[in-house]
Amino acid sequence: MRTKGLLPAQPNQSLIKGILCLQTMIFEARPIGTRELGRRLNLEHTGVNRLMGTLAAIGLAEKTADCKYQAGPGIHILAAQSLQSSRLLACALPYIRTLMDENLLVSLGVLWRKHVCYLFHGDNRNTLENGIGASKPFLAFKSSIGTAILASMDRSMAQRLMLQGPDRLSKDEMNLLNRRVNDTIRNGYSMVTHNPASTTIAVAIGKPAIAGLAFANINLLKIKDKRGYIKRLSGRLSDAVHRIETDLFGT
Amino acid sequence: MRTKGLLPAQPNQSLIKGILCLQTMIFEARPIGTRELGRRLNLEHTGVNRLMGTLAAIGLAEKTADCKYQAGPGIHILAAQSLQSSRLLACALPYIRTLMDENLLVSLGVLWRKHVCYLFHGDNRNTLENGIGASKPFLAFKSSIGTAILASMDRSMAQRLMLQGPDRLSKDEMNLLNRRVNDTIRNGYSMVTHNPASTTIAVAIGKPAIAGLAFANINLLKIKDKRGYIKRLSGRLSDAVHRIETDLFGT
DNA sequence: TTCTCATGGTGCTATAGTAGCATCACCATG
DNA sequence: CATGGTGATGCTACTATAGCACCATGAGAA
Repeated sequence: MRTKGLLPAQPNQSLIKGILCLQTMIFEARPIGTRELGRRLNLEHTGVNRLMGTLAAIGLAEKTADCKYQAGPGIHILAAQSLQSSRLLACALPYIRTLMDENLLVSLGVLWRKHVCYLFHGDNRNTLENGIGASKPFLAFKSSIGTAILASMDRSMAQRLMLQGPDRLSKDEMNLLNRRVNDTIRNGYSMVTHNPASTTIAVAIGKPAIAGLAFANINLLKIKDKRGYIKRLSGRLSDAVHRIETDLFGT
Repeated sequence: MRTKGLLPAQPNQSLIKGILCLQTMIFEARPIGTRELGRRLNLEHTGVNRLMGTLAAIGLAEKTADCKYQAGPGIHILAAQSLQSSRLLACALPYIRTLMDENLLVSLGVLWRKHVCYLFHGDNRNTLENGIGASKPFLAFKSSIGTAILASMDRSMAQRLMLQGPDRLSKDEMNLLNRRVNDTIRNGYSMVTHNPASTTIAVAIGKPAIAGLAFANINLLKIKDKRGYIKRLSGRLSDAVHRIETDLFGT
């Protein structure tokens, strides 16, 4: 299986920039103007205007009354096609259903640039379908899923990813992430404690990782044997991850 | 809300072609070579080779051992982002769950070129999550969802769509579709009888339609009051569609 | 075994498409 | 009213791209 990175002869810059504009617009989840998008991505605004206009012409974007761009009707087609091609959500959902018997939030997410985007985020207080597409992107370096995925990447590549661009991580942030990545590699799962009552653990799916599966909102304050509890939960995650991998990759 | 079609000054042809290549590769659901893709889309193969190489470089495609291209790891990101942006599946699933009490197959699909691509296809013999991404594309002119969506389109645009390219509809096929479209406009739902034991009805979602919701595999042989039954089912579909539209568009 | 044909991929270079500057119309704010 | 920001376009220099020619490889047929 081939990882991304190697450029062909004559890579097509318009396509690279166009897809970046599309994904950034989707990520923002609000109408966004071409100059803002251009500043955001460090692209010249005229070019962005043409790319967004082109995306609008093919239906993936649409213009709002105030001439900003948001996702257009073609996004539903893209969702249908990519969802079926990916198969990740379809494979993972049955295991997510069983994991929800822990009475914890379960999350399935992927890493896009410096954020985790969620395919699923829900618990058994709601029906399974309410968890689909239910969570907004979250900073990867603060996320257990993000940390798990980054920990599975080549170290220098992960470093480069988090340190490039205007939204690069600060020194402190990078040090925090590095510690968590080291722990993740040692433990086989990542752990982020947002506050004493809210801890998240995650396991990466795939090698190289394509996604992460997490238990979220774990309240350790109520748990006597914290280590044993975390060990059990991470074991369940790893088990589910192995099954998902088998379903996806047939290994 | 803006529909697609109007080209900006300087539309970007590389982006248009690149996304077409991406979507066609995904649609094929198998590794595909650049020359085949070029013939398929009537594009020069060198350009396709560069576009596919570029898509591979950004992770949306990957090369197989025999140098063909299939979806790459970036597809999961695209799925997560487009699923959340689209919101269609998330909005529709609760209503799909209730519709499944008819003990019929329920389908949610979108129109891509001349095919319907499915977000959902399942019944209550399986869990809801087994229906996600569960069905392959199907020829739109033979599909009730396709017919419903086409019936909601401007007539000349639908005509042009189905009559262009090497896979254009035959005269007979076009006549059949036109009859069904006329019936759909009159009835408010589309109906396709695949065989006496298998009828599908569908209602378009949105105006202009972004998708269609269907009951499939209806066995009319067992039904005394066929007209009443279809009227009731289509009423349930329309009801669900209105609710989905309200959730999606706030109308 | 050899030959033929189809494949994916690249170099080269002409050129068409694109990038970016300048400009415009419009809107919001002070 | 002036100012500044916006999205969009025209123009044109220029460069990224398109397409031809070629290569290496593999599969199938004779």
